[in-house]
Amino acid sequence: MSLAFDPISEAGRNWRRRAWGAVEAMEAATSITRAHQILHARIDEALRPLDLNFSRFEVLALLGFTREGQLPMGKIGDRLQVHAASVTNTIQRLEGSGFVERVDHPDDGRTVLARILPPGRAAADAGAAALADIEFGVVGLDGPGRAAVVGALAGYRAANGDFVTG
Amino acid sequence: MSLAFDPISEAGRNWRRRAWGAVEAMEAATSITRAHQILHARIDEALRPLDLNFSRFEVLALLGFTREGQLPMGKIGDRLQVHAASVTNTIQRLEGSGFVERVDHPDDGRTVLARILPPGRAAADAGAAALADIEFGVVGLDGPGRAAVVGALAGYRAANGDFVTG
DNA sequence: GCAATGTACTTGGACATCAAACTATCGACG
DNA sequence: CGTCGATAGTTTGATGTCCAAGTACATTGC
Repeated sequence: MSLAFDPISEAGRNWRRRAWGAVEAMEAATSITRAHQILHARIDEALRPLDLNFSRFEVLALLGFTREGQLPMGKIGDRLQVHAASVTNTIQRLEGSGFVERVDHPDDGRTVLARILPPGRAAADAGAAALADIEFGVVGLDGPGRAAVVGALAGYRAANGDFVTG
Repeated sequence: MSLAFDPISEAGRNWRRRAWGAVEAMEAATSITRAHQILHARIDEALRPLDLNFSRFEVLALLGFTREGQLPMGKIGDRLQVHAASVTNTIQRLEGSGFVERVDHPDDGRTVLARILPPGRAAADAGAAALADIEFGVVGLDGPGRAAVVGALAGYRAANGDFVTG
């Protein structure tokens, strides 16, 4: 169901009326949140037939990009910024689908490596194609808009520890 | 943990290398996703001491903005773009905290109204103050960046049914 | 060489979301 | 009226995420 007005502009008016402060920040935060809701729904819908969701696809893509096709669980969490417990869960799911296997690290008994298997590579390719088909759910965001979002959010992410500029 | 490089730029290079297509779209989608992760964590952290999270705060704010301080469950879902089952869950939680009460609609036996109570209004005010304090988690996104994000995402949201322009 | 500290991962619990099935009520139509 | 389709919420089950605690192994330092 669509609304006949922009709920964020409406919220901005209400915040000003209540003198609640940080209105521009609220609008930016709410915009990101709602855009993410839309995006997440579209992306998961496109990946569902492949027995993937975005988290699992990201893991497969990440593993596929590495030289050895494998990474320690912890590194996966660092790269994707997800909790270690979530990595455990995600890898279990991927293992159940036959997309990855878990391998003990040869030199460090604490570490577990997740290694992508051929069906996992195929699933990653199929997922990438499915996502390219729907333009990653950002249909409706034009080229300059995409660049503006990427640029502005790169500064935001860097300022919030997503990565270190250098 | 921070990375010494921008994982999205890195992903873009890998996507090009693999000829996976829709690279700009991927970067925009991933930027939004990761920005949302950061945002969500900061906002919930700020609200936690108040026995609120962002969803529950949004409901209280929405109810507080209405003339009567009450709305049918379904309207809440429409306005906040959340599933009816989530509204049920959220209202139960708010009811348990003493922030809202559930009232049968006087004229429509199917409809349940959620009505904000005085402690709910106080919690909404406190939540707004807490969020203003942390600038809604968008510290690190400057004024022009905020405007760029809001503007670009307004077009995206409108194109994807979040609201109808007119 | 061994205790203390740190690192890597898993487990269990709390919470949120979504889809689908279910209940109850409303409204329209013959 | 009485039935039938639409609407409003709730419930249940599957997922996914995080946090906190626990286990196992490594490393440090005396």
